[in-house]
Amino acid sequence: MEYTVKKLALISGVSGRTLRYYDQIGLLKPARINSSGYRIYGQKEVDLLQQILFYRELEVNLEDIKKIISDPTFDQTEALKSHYQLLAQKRARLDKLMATVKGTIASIEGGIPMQDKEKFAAFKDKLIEENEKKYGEEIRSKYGDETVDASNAKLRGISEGDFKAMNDLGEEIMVLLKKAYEKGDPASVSAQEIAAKHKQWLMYSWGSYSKEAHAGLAEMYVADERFTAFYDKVADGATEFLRDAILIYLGMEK
Amino acid sequence: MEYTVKKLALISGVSGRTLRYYDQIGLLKPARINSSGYRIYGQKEVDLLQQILFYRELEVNLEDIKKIISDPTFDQTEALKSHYQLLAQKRARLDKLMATVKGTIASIEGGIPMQDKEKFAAFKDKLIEENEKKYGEEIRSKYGDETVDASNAKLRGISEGDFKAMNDLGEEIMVLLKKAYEKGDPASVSAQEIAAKHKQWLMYSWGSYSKEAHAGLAEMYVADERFTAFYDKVADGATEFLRDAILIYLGMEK
DNA sequence: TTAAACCTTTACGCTACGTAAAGGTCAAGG
DNA sequence: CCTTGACCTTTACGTAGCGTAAAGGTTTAA
Repeated sequence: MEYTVKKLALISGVSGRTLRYYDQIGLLKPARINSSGYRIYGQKEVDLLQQILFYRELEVNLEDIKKIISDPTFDQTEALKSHYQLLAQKRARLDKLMATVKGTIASIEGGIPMQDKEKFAAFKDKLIEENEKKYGEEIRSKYGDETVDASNAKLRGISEGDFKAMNDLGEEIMVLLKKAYEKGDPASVSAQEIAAKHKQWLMYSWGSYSKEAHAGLAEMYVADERFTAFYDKVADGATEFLRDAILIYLGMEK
Repeated sequence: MEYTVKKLALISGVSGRTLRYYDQIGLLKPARINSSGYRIYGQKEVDLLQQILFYRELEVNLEDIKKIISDPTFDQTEALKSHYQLLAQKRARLDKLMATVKGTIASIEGGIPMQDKEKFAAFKDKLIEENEKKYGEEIRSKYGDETVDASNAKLRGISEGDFKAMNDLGEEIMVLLKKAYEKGDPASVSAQEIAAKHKQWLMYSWGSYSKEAHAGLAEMYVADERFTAFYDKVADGATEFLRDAILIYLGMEK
């Protein structure tokens, strides 16, 4: 059986445009072109298309599908496994999104307008959740459960005004850090101001404060690439600069 | 506090391009433009951006976010609820994809090359699963469990050769249906040929065949929009045409 | 004063097609 | 034989949400 574009489209369920596109990008070439320039597909192409659609269903992008079906030495298992990981991540993310949406709906239906308490609470939950997700495990193992739980508990109990103030302070620190970093001296007045503000900022979420803990956190900032990535958004090396400023501020320079 | 593009980008984590884009589409306009044409944002804009990013996290598209935040009378709850449905669907789909991927990996690691048995089995499972999902519930309630289970069992036990033959036959029916439909007469030879082939096709998956069941199925094709959508791919009205042809074939025209 | 680091607008690129537009081909009916 | 209509072709613009130059003006600190 031979198929023109329309016929193949009919039995496969994809559009004619899709078939021409797949031809164009070299994903599925017709068996031959007839004298009038028509694309003619054979049984082999029908089978190939089925394979392609199988992977497409799995949300593999066309470029990868091309590799998978064209290169038989390509490690399909590995590709599928990493693809599975991707799907799992997507699902985990969806789960969280759904929870947040549900919470938001509930808060609205509770008669409390977005803007206010519940939205704020949703944000807090999200914040805690993200903190927990990003840093929880490692911090727990390195610094003990109490620290983390205490931080979360404090965060949960925080007032809306404080929350906003804390956020603003966090923003301010980022901006100031940029300016101070450009001067290059962690002992400078501006850098020491940042360290002070950073302590203030920490106080919002920390149950108890100690110089040692502050210094330890500063060291962790540098050691943990996720913190580094965050503060280095300001500039490369800003994380180390912040650590140095804090250590000097605490009188704990090495 | 006032922010230029770069500063707002820094504290919010989005790119400068994103902010300019949001300005461009009217999602987030700066508080003012200074004498040099620079965008200047204030605290209000920072708050708005936070809201925007909140919804963006939920995978709401920017157009909808615009509606949500710009029109306070807009029914946010409804929007969020339908959005929740969307997310739920996505997740259900992901679950199935993951199962299929896992199965495919297992089949490959079992040493059986794709192309062959296991891929074929995966396809069959998928087919059964899809049938079950699409029509299972309704068919079960309307026509009883045995019919469905028998169909699935038969499908599971089908041989590879038969499976291919069945698929080919299904394709052929679609193509023939198109041609016959264009002639417009369900009593025509070509239409009756289709009815015969349709019976043949059914026999592949049905445990037992009866005219009544065949006629009932034909009626269901028309009654159920999912079947209608499938056969109407050929042409509008093709489903009814198919039913009429089958009824005539069975000698059961009303 | 000069370089670096910002800022601006314009515009093309990305995915996987949908959707015309402009024109050639083919089978069926009159 | 001719027409009609359904098919076929290529070209090309549009979609969402930006990334990424390019080309040029502004501000800031040394």
